[in-house]
Amino acid sequence: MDSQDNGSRSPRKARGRPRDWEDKTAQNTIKSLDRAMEVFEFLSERQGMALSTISDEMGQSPSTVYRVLVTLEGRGLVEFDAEEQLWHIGARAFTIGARFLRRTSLVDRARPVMRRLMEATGETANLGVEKEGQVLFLSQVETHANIRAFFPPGTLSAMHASGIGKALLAQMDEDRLSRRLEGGLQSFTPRTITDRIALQEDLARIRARGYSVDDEERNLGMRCIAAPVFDAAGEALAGISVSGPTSRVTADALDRLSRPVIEAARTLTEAIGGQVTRQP
Amino acid sequence: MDSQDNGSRSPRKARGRPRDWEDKTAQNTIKSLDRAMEVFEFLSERQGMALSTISDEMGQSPSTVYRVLVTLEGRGLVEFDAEEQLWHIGARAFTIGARFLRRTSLVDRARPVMRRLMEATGETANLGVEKEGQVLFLSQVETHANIRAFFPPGTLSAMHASGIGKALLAQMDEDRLSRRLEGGLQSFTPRTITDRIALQEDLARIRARGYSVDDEERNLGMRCIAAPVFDAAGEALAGISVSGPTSRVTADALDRLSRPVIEAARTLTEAIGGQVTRQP
DNA sequence: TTTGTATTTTTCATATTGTGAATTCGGATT
DNA sequence: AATCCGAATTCACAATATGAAAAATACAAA
Repeated sequence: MDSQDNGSRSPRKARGRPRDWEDKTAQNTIKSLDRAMEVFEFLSERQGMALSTISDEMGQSPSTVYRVLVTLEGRGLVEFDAEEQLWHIGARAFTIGARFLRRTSLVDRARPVMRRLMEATGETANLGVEKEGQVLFLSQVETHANIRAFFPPGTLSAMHASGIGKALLAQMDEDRLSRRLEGGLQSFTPRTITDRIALQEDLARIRARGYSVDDEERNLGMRCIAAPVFDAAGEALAGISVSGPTSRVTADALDRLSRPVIEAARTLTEAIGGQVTRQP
Repeated sequence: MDSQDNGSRSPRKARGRPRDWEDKTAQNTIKSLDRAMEVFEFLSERQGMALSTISDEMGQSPSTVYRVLVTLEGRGLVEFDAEEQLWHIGARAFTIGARFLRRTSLVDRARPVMRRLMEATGETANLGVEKEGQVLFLSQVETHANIRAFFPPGTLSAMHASGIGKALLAQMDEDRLSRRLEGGLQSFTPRTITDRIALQEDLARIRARGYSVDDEERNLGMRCIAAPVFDAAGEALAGISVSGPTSRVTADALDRLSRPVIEAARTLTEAIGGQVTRQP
């Protein structure tokens, strides 16, 4: 009877000291637990390790590492392959970790990242995914500037003439790419890339430098810089971008603007539990 | 010289004391770590809990729970929603847990097969294995349809009430089957098979036609068609399935849908170097 | 077979460090 | 303003995590 009020009293806003101070006195962490989690993380990075390998490379005593592993094994977070005498991440770790997704909506996670991106660059930040061969804009954070690129959420746009679209195309293998492009490349402005070869050269450049540029290819007077966001399987599932008038998004500004975009994409990738596996 | 020999010396069979005694002296676990992991698991079960809720329901002191959470937060295993002052499972827990899948290349190999299966049938494709007497869903490729069966990866489900589960059960010999079923057959819907004899008849039918059908046995309104995937030793180690609403997955559609499922299972079996040896 | 070597478990003495009661703190409620 | 509530912190104490070393085991070599 000390429990059934789970949420019924609806503590929408919590009382108590707010923990926004970030880290100030991060001295109230549990050291042994932290070290144990270090082992856990380390094991996840290179699975199938022997006890001695782990303890050697982590500089910890075998005894300690052993006890950590046995303890985690007891909860299924770690598994021991009795045949090969090697340690692995356990199935329960997968089950527990997967519950993270129940709460994670890409759009929610992206909002703070996009706000920071907008503040860092001063330009409107956008988030988009692929939807039936087109780019669907999901969300945006508008710049404070008076002249601004406006791209209402819900808009659909051709992939080959969009920063986010090209960032996503650049991550596709030859097979999927071909299917996306078999409808031909519609022209929107004089600068739209309509030639398949030219597009593939651009995609190669995008892969090499890590970001794409829409240089008035969809709307005259508007440039856009985008980078891909990856899911857990290492597939590009979204793109994040900044867009603005050519007057501010100049060739000189590319370097200054692209860095925060790439950084934002990386941050968002981490925030949704994604990782970059392939580098095509 | 303490690192680069990772596996090169090929200790196929390890030395040292073999740990097959199972648990005998399970007293060399770390108590505080075990308690901390208990908090971690508990949080994953009901996300979005306040500190006091956790400590109350677990019967632990708030201080301890707090420190555990802060420590795990430091590694991203747990997240704190500053707005609502609630604790959640973190992105890194997901990332680490997802690495469980890397242990075999099964998931990687399965992805293209599943994508093709989804496109051929129009329904969500799933991959699952047996884990401790239950079906663990590893991966899925979602359909584009608006009404879709949603079965998040990481979910555990009873074998006798799952398409993949029954496909795996159908490949077991009498001995293993008995052990799996000695816990009884829990009922989930009016259509769940709860009678041992009826189940064995269904398993015989599954073996005969090569695929299993979950006909609203776990969730009303949802049907599922599955087939087994075999490893090199000819043992069924996974199942591949499509699942969808009863409105689309009708009795008439069974033939049209089962063919691609069987084909996908065969393709995946080949892709992982497996083969079908026994036909029990 | 016997001996040697590598690796994993266990033991044990030690002090590091995790623990909960009590306190402080800051917002929410009145 | 005053009061209440739950989150964050402190502190004194002993529970318990720790690593060195020894034991146990399997494989390799002699």
